Amino acid sequence: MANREYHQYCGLARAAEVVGQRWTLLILRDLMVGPRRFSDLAAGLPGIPSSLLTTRLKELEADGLAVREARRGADRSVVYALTVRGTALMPALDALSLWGAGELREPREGETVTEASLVTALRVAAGAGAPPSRDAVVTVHIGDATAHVLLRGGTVTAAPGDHPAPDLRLTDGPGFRDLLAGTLTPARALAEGVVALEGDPALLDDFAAVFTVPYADQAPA
Amino acid sequence: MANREYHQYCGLARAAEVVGQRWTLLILRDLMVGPRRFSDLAAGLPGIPSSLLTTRLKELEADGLAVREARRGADRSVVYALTVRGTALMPALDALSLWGAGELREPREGETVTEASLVTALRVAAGAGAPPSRDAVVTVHIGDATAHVLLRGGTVTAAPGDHPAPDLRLTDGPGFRDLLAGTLTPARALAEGVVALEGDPALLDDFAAVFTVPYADQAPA
DNA sequence: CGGGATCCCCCGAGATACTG
DNA sequence: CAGTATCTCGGGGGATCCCG
Repeated sequence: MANREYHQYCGLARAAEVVGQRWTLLILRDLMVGPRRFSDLAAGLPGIPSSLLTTRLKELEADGLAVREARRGADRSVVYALTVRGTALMPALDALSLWGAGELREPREGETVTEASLVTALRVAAGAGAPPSRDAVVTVHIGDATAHVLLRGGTVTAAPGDHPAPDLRLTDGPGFRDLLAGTLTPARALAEGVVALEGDPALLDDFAAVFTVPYADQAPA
Repeated sequence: MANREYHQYCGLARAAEVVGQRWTLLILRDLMVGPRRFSDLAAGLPGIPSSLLTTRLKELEADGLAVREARRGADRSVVYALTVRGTALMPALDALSLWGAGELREPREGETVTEASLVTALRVAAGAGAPPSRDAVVTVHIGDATAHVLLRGGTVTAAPGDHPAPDLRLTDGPGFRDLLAGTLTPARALAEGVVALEGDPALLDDFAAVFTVPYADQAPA
């Protein structure tokens, strides 16, 4: 990997030179949620050496995908934000996320869910499911991560963090993934304690209809 | 890179563990065109160590994305082919290709165009442009690479290699990329010798309308 | 000749410590 | 908070060799 280049005049090769670098795809995922500070990124990427995060951010800046902004005023902090060009990668990241979501079975030993990954998962799952039939605010808590989704006027918006007045509050348990895959009906999920729920139980059916990511069945060829 | 894992329960992280490995994205690109032999892949990936190609193919097989098939009969050869799961990555690869195509300016020193990259570029460019308004067969020659596209019934099919009876035969020159970006009109491209053409010149307008990939203008933020 | 395996060298990545 | 510095280790580049 003397240089990261492939010496091919090819769009995919150009993209590979960016997203093929270790950690870069996850850094982009986190920045897609919104501008982030260095320490925010480091916290959302457990295991990344700080020196490598520095290197990657400089590369993204050099490639025109992100900008470093030193904020003046009340909070004197440094934030990294995506450029238009960086944001243009979102459809590709979503397509990769959707494919990868099909690979998810039981979590591996020691795996965590971060806030950015939860927001991304909800956004992608909403794109794959049916449009919402009614308005609602739903918060989702998985592990330490919290996000909320706004179902409004047939569109879905996923955002990080909590919401002050959700119509439904979901907390995960083992098998939450089965709910999104449709393997587990909302009624059974409730009965078996797969999800802890606060709010209108009928909303859980709507949630399951809007957010869906089936398992990939690995039939060969 | 002790292990390629990210220890995150996240679809994008799963995808990154596959496409984040060096050369894997380009190997997948080549296999998307169709089953390929080891030597075909090596020829289409200039610079890849054969040992690494072996490793990557084994990983793709272990991950269920590709299968190794020892052909019996007339041609006793080994071919690698994508599984259903591997083929399911095509939308993601196309989205990445489309983004990366916007990055392409003048070729860098020593860059080549391979057959698989040309077929991919044409397929992706067709998806971004207008549907064809009439039937035709067009062959495109860029460097050593040759591909042809079938415009039939409003759909476009890109395939590797030549075609015995094309309605139009295009050979590249510097600035061919400008034609796809719309920077250069077909008429001017012809007049300035950007493309060498055999066949009906009117077809060049249709070609330019169907296959289009604009440059990314790098306006910040 | 196709389809790899083996070897050495070096750089990128992980880990930890430290600083403006 | 936002990085830099240093060390170590393993993966990738490159060449060569092997086997049916």
